[in-house]
Parts: sequence; C-alpha cells; structure tokens
Amino acid sequence: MTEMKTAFNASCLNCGLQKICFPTGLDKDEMDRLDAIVQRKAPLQKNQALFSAGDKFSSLYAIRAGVVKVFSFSDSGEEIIHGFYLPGDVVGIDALSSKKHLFNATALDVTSICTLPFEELSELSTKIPHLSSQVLSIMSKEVVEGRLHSELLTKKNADQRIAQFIWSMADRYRSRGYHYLEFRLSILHRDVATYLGLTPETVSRILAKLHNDKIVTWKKKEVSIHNEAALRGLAGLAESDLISCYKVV
Amino acid sequence: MTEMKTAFNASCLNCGLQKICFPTGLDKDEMDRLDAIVQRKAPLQKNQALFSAGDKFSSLYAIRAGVVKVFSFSDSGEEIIHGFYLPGDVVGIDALSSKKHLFNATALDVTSICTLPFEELSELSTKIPHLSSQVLSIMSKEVVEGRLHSELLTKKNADQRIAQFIWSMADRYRSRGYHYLEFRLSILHRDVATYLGLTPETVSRILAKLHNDKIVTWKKKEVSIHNEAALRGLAGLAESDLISCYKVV
DNA sequence: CGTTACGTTGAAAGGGTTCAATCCCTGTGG
DNA sequence: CCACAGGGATTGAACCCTTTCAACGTAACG
Repeated sequence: MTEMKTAFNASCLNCGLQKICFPTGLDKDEMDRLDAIVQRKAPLQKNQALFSAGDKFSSLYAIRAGVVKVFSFSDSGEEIIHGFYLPGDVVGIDALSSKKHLFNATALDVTSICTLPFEELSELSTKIPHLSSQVLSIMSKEVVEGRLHSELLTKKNADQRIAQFIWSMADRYRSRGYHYLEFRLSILHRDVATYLGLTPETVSRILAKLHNDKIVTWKKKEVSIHNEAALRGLAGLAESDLISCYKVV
Repeated sequence: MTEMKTAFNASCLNCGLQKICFPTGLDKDEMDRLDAIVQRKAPLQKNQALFSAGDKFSSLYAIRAGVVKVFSFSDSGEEIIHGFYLPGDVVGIDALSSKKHLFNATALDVTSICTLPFEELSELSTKIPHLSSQVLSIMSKEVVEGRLHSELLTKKNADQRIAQFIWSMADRYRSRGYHYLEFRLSILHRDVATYLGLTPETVSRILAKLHNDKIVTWKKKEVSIHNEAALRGLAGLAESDLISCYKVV
C-alpha cells in the first residue's frame, strides 16, 4: 500500500512528464507552489468516468498514466469521440466558458490523474504569470488539435485516416520519451473507428491490409510499426512536421 | 471622410455588439479602459487578408462588420476551411501557444475589425480579472465549436450538413439581433462545400432540392428561410438547443 | 462584349457503409 | 479445468451516397 501511495503521490518535480505537462517552463519554486494545489487520488479503473457532461466544472485534470477518451452523444444517441488523451495531456479545459462540462471523459485503462482545482489555479496564476499563459497555451493547442482532426475528416480517405491516427499516436509516445515503434494501446478498434468517422468494419479491413503489407500490426492491444516511412507516406503527411499551413503551389 | 472615421471608430460603449463581443460583462469603467487599447483601422476589402499563416501573433481581432473565413492548406495544397466569423466574433486566438499564426484569415466582404493588441490586453487582464476569464471563455467556446464541426463531419450526411450550416448561420444572426429568416451571406457555395467536407456539385444539388421543397432559397448572396421547422428537422438538431451531450436512451 | 470564375446539371464510378454470419478472446461459474 | 456467454473483431457481398468528370450556363467586371 505504501509503494502504491508513493506511486501516485510523486510531485511535479519528480514527474517524468514535466516537459510535456502543465509545469513546463516553471522554476523550482513555482513548481512547488503548483504542487501544493495539485490533488492526486487513487487511479481510475477501466471505464470509470473522470467527469460527465453536465457536471459542474471545478478542476482541470492532468493525466499521469493511462488513457482517457473525451466524447459526447449526437442527438440521435450515437457516440462522438473527440479525442484520446495520454500522459502529460490536460483534459477538461473546454468547460471553462460554460462552467460545466459539456463532454464526457472516461478512462480506457487504469489511469492516474492529477487534479488541478481551477479556483486555486487561477489564483496562483495571478502570482505566477507564466502559469496563466500556460493555461492559454494548452487551450490554444486544443483548438489546433481540433482543426487537425477536421482536416483529417474532410480531406483524407479511410486508409490515410488510420495511418495518420497510428502515426500520431506513435509520435505522441515518442515525444514523451516512450517506445514508439512498439507500444501498448488500450483503445478499442471500435473507438478508433468512431473517432475517425469510419465503421469498425472499415478499420478492421484496413488494419488487415496494413498487416499484410508489413507496415503496421495492431493485434490485441499491441501496436508494432514495421515500416515507419511507409506509414508516414500513407498518412499523407508532409516530410517535415505535422502541420503545414502554407499553400503548396 | 469624417463620417467614415466615425463609422469605424465608435467605442465599445456605443457598439451594438457589446453583448456578443469581448466586453460582455464589463462595467462602464472597465469598458473604457478596454476601449483605450482597441485599435480601429480602415475596413478590410473583399479577399484582403487579416493575417496569414506564419505571421507573428500580436493581436486578437474582433469583427465589427462583415465576414472572415479562417483556413489553412493541406499537405496536398487543398484549402481547408475551419470557420466563418461574424460580427462580434473574435479571431486569432488559436495562435496563443505558438506565438505565430498557424492559420489564414481573410475577409469575404468589406469587413471592419477591432484590433486588440495582446500584450496590452494581457496587462489589462491582470487589473481586470473578468477580462482574462473572457479570453479563456472565448477560447473554450472555440474548442466547443470545433467539436460541433467534427460532429457534423462524422455523423451527418450532405443534406443534414447543409441544413445545419444554414440553420446555424441564421441562429448566429438571430442571436445578434439581425434578421435571421432573410439575410445576406457573402460566402461562396464553394467555400461552404469546403467547410462541410463536400463538393460544390453536391452543395448545388442540395440547395436546388431545398429550393424546390420551399425550405430555403439561397440565390446570389441572399438567403431566405421559408420553412424554419423543416430546416431544423433536416439538420437533425434536438428540439431545445444546439448541443446535446446527454445520451438519448 | 469578351473573359474569368462560379454555379449547375447529368451520367458514371467508387469508396465506404450496411447487413449478416462467423470467429475469437476474456471473464465467469459450475 | 472446461463450458458458456458476451462483447469485440473479422470477413463477404450488396448497396448507396457522394464524388468525379465533363459540359454547359451565368453572373460579375474590366
């Protein structure tokens, strides 16, 4: 029990996700003060909700380990998945204006969370200017993410969507310093389909193709990328980086 | 010349968009201080850029009159349209984290802009707390907007997309106190198609159908909604309001 | 009055969905 | 330890919505 407590009680200062997560750019002292307001509770179990649509907004949540999906329901009751959040990501920031959550967030696996009570965070922000710009920065990244997702939905066919999805997951793991050519991904194929605006059948067929072509294998919860270049090529991404905003004439 | 200057130099205090735009919720004194940093220049002409991808981020822009489209280009050079912004809307907020614009914004018609230099706005925010929450609020609405757009792209067919688009435009005009069953819309059908992830041909065909069915007519730049209920029905929207996050069992 | 860009209309083609059957894993209980 | 249930994944075949391609119409502007 003791070691478990230690496990989810480590401070930001000791956290391997410092460079990715909220405290980026804070000095030691500032990080200590941030640490003081961060709440770390027992991990969420699989399928446990972090928050639900309609809940009062009170905190932001930084993911320490695991995966969280953010979703809502269409008027006809279909699930709409807006994103998957990995260690170092922050969820809940979309509720700022409405003061209550408009979306649902649930753990797809055992997931550790750092809770940042927003009241206290705001107050601390007035003393640590960099912290408030950090909130803005996280949110504006969320906007950009959403637009990349729209690009995927409007401009890419099923093969490209899946290739880009897998590649972007790998890339996110890479930027966190994890293995990125082989990793465990606790996301149902069905959820991927929903996220990408496809059917599970289509995802299944394309994954079979990617496996045959020895580009990517995703069996059970294990992803292996065998041909990184081919995957990037399929995804239809530019050579240099993820987003290209300049017109290619 | 004098009257023209007056036209685009009216203060927030006199602006009809107070309730919609940035100053919402500020008292008279606060609004005056905001006013002091707002810059109002000559209107943009049609197709003139407000900013372009790659530009240094320095200001937010509130639209006083006209329409602005925000867009980028895919790796293959296709235009991706992320949104259309109407009077009272704020654009440029997505550039906060990267300190430079990742998207393009151009006027689709003669468009008046209020420029809010971000440095000064931040500084003022430290003195007017409500102002900083205003920035957060605008940005989180942007996130929610993006997700509604994703919902449209993943869950709706062409008819529903177009119905929802027209409906949402009408709704936005309505909330601004403008005529909403008949209005001028300076957006090319082609741009609508791009925004909705469709082809111009499909948009054309569906608009013809809507016209035949006496639901909506959109000829030249004039939109007339003849059957509001039918339009909402086609859009597949819930009875009450635009966004439904609770599962319909 | 011609040029150019936007819009319309038709016919054909295709990518993804839909529907249905089957398989496979995991967890559960006898 | 095995049987069984149930949710997820797979596979095939038919279908359909949207795209594609091509031709034509039309409005705006010099």
